[in-house]
Amino acid sequence: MLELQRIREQKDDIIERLKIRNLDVSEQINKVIDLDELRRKTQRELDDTLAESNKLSKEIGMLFKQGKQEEANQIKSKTADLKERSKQLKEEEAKIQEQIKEILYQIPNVPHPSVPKGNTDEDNEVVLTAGEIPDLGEYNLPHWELAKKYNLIDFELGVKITGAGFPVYTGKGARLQRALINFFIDEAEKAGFQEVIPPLLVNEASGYGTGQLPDKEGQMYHCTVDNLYLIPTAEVPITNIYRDVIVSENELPIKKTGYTPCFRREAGSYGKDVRGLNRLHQFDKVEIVQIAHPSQSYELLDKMVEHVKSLLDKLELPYRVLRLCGGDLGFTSALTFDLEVFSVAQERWLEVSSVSNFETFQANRLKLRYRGKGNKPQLAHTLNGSALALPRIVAALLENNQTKDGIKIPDALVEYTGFSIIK
RNA sequence: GGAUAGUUGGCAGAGUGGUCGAAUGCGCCAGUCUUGAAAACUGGUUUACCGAGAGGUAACGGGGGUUCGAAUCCCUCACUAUCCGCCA
Repeated sequence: MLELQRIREQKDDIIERLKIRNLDVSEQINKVIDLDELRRKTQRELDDTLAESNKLSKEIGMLFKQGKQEEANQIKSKTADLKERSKQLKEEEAKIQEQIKEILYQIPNVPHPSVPKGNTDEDNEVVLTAGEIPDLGEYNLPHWELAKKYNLIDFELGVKITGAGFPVYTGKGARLQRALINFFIDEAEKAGFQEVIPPLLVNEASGYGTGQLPDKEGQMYHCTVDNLYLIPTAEVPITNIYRDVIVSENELPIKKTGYTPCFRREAGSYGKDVRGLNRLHQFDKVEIVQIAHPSQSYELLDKMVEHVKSLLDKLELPYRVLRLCGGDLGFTSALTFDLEVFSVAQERWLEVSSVSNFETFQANRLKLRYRGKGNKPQLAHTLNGSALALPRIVAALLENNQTKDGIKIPDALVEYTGFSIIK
């Protein structure tokens, strides 16, 4: 959610920059500014009314104490009007406040100046391409066939137990999952992120805090009996640790990492996008989260991208880094880098990580602030990134490393898997 | 699931109708003392909104009500703790 004060001060700039998202918000912005003015006017009137009423109440109290019943009763009659008036004003103000919030919920974050123009993922800017794309020759099976051939993942069994998009990992397939999780967590810790194991279900307030609610309600699994949501990413519980918190400036940046399964309903997906491991309802992911001082958040964003790149380097996977264009940028993000690995057998790029700076957009809803010495609390910046999401990494590892002898495990991973080849 | 007790400032914890944004302690910040530190002492220390400022308003889990006046009384919802039941 954008800050009202910023809208008031930088109205034109905001409207201009949101055009990068192919959005014209001038109408909404103007409406908000008008409503805000009305709200302030209403509040002033309300405050004055209440001040008057408070004053009279005090007088009545004094008079009663002095036994001057009659005088007290006289003043009492005066308060009725004030009471009625303040009730009205209160209702009015609440109504206006509600309208303002409704509009603010609909306005996405202001893109960073470096965000390129564009409508779809085809307009994303390729920042960097790295690694070698292997020539597999005749050994060129997609991962879902490899998974079957080597008994690593059983998709049908998952369908039986739960439904499509809930695979069962078996034997070395399961071991590979665990190896990757440990590898990613260890690497994150080396990079200074503290590990946390958060709850996998969150309440409504947390959903609102990071912006999954109200707009993405349909994407989360909802346990209606207890009104809890299965997390779509560890970002939700980990960032919400800092909901309604004022941290001291010298604690920044705060760096957390966590492994969790992620649950997504993925309503509306179909076709080749959901084949095999490409899109699941439940998948594993290691997430990195930072709470940062505004002055250093972009520097830290770059470092997070570097961290994810280092993981892909160590896994010896060919990848590229994209700077998302305005049309592809997430609602809450100011700047996002996607990292994609190349799947040789599928001949396509697979998104494995998304690293974003939300600036104050999340912090505003979360009421996450920092305080410098002697200063008023200021909104912090939040950042997060996948480091990494497992399924597509597994897909690429299986496909790109297949040989006539089996699937080779990259060196960096062998100490975690305990085997160097899957036969 | 049943019963009971709770929810107050960064934390602990007092306050049961007016002078309470709220005692006290701890913590934190500044100062005095000290070669330095600790201790001791002194002072300061919630947040949001409105206002150029003086100042004003709101908030004692959320919402509603009674009252001239509510942290305090009533209703309602949420959450937490403890005990019982069930159970990894």
